Amino acid sequence: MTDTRIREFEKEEKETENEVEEGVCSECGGRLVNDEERAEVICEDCGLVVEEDRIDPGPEWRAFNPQERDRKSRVGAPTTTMMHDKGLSTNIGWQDKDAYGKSLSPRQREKMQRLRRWNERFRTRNSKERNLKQALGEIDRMASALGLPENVREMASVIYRRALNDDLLPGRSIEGVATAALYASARQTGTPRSLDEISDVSRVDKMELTRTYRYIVRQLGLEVQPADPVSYLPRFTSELNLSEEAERRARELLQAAKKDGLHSGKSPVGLAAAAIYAAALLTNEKVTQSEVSEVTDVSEVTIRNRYKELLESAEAGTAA
DNA sequence: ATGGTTTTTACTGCGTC
DNA sequence: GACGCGGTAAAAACCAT
Repeated sequence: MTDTRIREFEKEEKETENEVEEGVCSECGGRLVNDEERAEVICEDCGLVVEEDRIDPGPEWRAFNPQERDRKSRVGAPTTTMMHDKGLSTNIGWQDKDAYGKSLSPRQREKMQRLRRWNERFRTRNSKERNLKQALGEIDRMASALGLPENVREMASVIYRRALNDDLLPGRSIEGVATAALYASARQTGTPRSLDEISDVSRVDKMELTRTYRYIVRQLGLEVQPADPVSYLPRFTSELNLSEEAERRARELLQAAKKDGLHSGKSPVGLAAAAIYAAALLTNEKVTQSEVSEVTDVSEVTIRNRYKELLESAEAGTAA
């Protein structure tokens, strides 16, 4: 490249930058110009220095073609949050060439092959570990918020691990799967929480939760029976300050109703809510339908409908 | 996607305090 | 008149097909 060409290049650059920096002087109204050499912005008319010691964010070297740019640059690609390691992990090229582009000897080739394999192993291993760590933290957080005991969390993490190992994660959020795992494990361990309760403490909404829940249950072949309404009783009765007696009566009502096949197709929470209301009536403890509805998240109408059925089947049971 | 079932929403009337 | 309760119709949600 000739000297004249370089000078032209420099001139062009300076001119374009000059165009950018324009304005009006606050003192005299004169035109502001960019003095590149002194790194100052000054007023053309009165000489006021508007800005000094400007920092040039660009590289201090110059390159006249891509190859030169590559050679002089001391930084790599920008980091990205799209990859778990922000794109900073080691990558081994697939071409069996050395740094000068020469082919490798068979022995070297074999070595690189091994390195590639192990590098890949560690990398994916790490990504799964991080994923798991985050998910387990999430599960822990939700479990404490819901007052779920240790064994439920363990079960949830087992389910999550299985989902992770079966490659069920792609396309689904970590939070979603973690929440679904917790929901499933809560049901399986007999300490169920309703979908509403779970989604209240989760970062994902109910739609996504039910979707991923169904998905992982199917894919993992989990056998989750419908929740037993009885398992809701202790929590709700204590929340409503009802007696042990009332809880016992509620349990009896539910058992009687179960024999009559009243449970099938009905929501377990609804049954539990109705049983609690009916039991409170029987033990002369005052709870309103709206109170029960409040703590159970079941509508009053449903409570009414269910508790009528419960009492009917209870009477039929005692009469016979 | 569809249809059947269950639950919820919204509204009304009744009796009681 | 507010409150608790019961009922109804229509809408919405859910589920299996």
